[in-house]
Amino acid sequence: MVTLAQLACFIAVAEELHFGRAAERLRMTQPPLSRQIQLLERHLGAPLLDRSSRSVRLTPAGRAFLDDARRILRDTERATLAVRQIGAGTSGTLRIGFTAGSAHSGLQDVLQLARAELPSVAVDLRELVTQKQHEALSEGAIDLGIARPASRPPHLSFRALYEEPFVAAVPVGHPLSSGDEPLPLTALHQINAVMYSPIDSRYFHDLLTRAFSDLGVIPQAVQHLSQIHSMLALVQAGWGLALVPRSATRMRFEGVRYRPLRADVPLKASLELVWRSANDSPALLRLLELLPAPDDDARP
Amino acid sequence: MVTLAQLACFIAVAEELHFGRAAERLRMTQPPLSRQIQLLERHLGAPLLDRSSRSVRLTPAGRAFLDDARRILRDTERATLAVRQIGAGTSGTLRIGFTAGSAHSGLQDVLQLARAELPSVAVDLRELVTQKQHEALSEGAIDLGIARPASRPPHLSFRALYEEPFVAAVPVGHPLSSGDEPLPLTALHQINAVMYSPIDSRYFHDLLTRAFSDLGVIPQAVQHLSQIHSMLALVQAGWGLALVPRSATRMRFEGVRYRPLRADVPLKASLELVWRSANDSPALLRLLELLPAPDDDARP
DNA sequence: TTTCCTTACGCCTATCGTAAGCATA
DNA sequence: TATGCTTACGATAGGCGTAAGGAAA
Repeated sequence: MVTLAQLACFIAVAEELHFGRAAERLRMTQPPLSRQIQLLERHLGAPLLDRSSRSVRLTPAGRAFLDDARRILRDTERATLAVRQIGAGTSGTLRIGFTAGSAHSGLQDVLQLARAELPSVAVDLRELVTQKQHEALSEGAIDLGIARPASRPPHLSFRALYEEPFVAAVPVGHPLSSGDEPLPLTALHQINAVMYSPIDSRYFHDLLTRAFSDLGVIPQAVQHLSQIHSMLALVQAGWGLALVPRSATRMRFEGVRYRPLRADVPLKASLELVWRSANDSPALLRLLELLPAPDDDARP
Repeated sequence: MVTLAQLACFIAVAEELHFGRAAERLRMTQPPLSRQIQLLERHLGAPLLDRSSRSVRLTPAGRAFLDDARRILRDTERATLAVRQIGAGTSGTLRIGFTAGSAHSGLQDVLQLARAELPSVAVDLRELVTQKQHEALSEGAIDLGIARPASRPPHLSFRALYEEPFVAAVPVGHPLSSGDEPLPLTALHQINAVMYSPIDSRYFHDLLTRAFSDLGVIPQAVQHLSQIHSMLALVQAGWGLALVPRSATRMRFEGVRYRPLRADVPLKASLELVWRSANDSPALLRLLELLPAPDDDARP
């Protein structure tokens, strides 16, 4: 079989048109170089070089083969580099699932890091609720999920990503819309509130329901929704107030005021990273290495 | 350095996903195959296969590299074949010079043979008088000439290609246009004749001049031309008769009759192949091998 | 006579095959 | 226990380097 080393030998001789100089370039002596060229010619079944003891010239076949040999070697070089990069996790594709709410917080951190540290990694994003992310991970449809805490099947791995408090979104003019001090949760007793769907936003629903019942607070649920921006639209229309993760305050709604809750309110919205434990994607492993521990609520 | 053999090993394992079957396909035993894969992975700096003792799967890097490896091997295969064909003279390009007159005879034989036996060889044709062909051959501008006999510089090689007698082209109504018996050359004594240019058709000019003077025949030259079809046009117009190579009878001119010359007339128009002795074009050498010895005047 | 490609030959590295090792279902 | 990849090891083939050969200017 023809070898890549033989191609390199031929290219050197074809470019130098001199066995001695070509051998020097290849860090070897002339005789083995001659032999390699002879072997190559025998393998190919045609002479590539016309060599009298005083000159070396390319045959027509050699001219044609030179281009091919150069391309083959370049291609091999390129493929080697590509594999090295993919293996190092600095190249390839990363499919990331995220919940709608994480678009304001955790997802941005992950994307920023990926773009900064793994610029050659292509990122595929798809918005999925937590349960759908778990399914997609199990099927290998995505590599990484940014999801709310939920059940923890053993074949998936988890890591805390982000935690933030809730704030109250209050329509301007509402009795609770005035005042600057943080609100206690008890302020919501008997108050009209837009709540989370127990099905599509089960995590938030359960979280708030538990917190309210622990304190004996009973808000008046006027609607159950799953998308935060829809809830804020209802708040804006004056239906009532809503409790949303603080990062949602990045959405500015005319006529909606955000008020922080008192520090003793035990409500935290968490995001976590989820991946299939058996996933060997170098890009995923590299990203997980790079992602720092969650820095709590250092941001708005 | 990565070797093509290693690429072949990897492709086999990647396709079989089983070292044993892959080794069988490669006509070798498993252990060296395992070792080659290990070496390849070390060279590349990244694992290509994820193998537990019960299953073999491709890593992301392996998936990407598989395509590259396949392409590199295919490319090498293709280049090998191409070089073999060029070396065998069954591919490549052949630049052929020819004299206008040879278009009716020798050139057609050469082209027919090339098309039949060397279908992958591209043929470049250019019409050149004999002297220009010699120059073009010396400069390497053409590979093969189809020319009239002339000087024989030592760096050019020659071979007789075709030989044919002359015929007389006579305008209908001319005294010599009637009768079926071959004409003797003496019939042209004192007769109006269209002759060949001593410059551009030196070969024909010298040939006829010598034949006439040997017999003491003196035709009346009414014009000197170099292109046979121009001479026939003058014959058609009644200026006189002309002696043309028999293959020119393939040109049918209304009002022109061709009469053969007597067999004892020592007039033969020759064509020869000319090439640069140092030309190593396999296509040329192959064509020269294939071209039979001239078969004299077996054709019209 | 010099240049420079080729042939000859000994050494050594690398691959192969056989055999044993070892993990997993 | 059987399957199947890996490690160990001896034999061999092929490549490299040194030295000698041979053709051309």
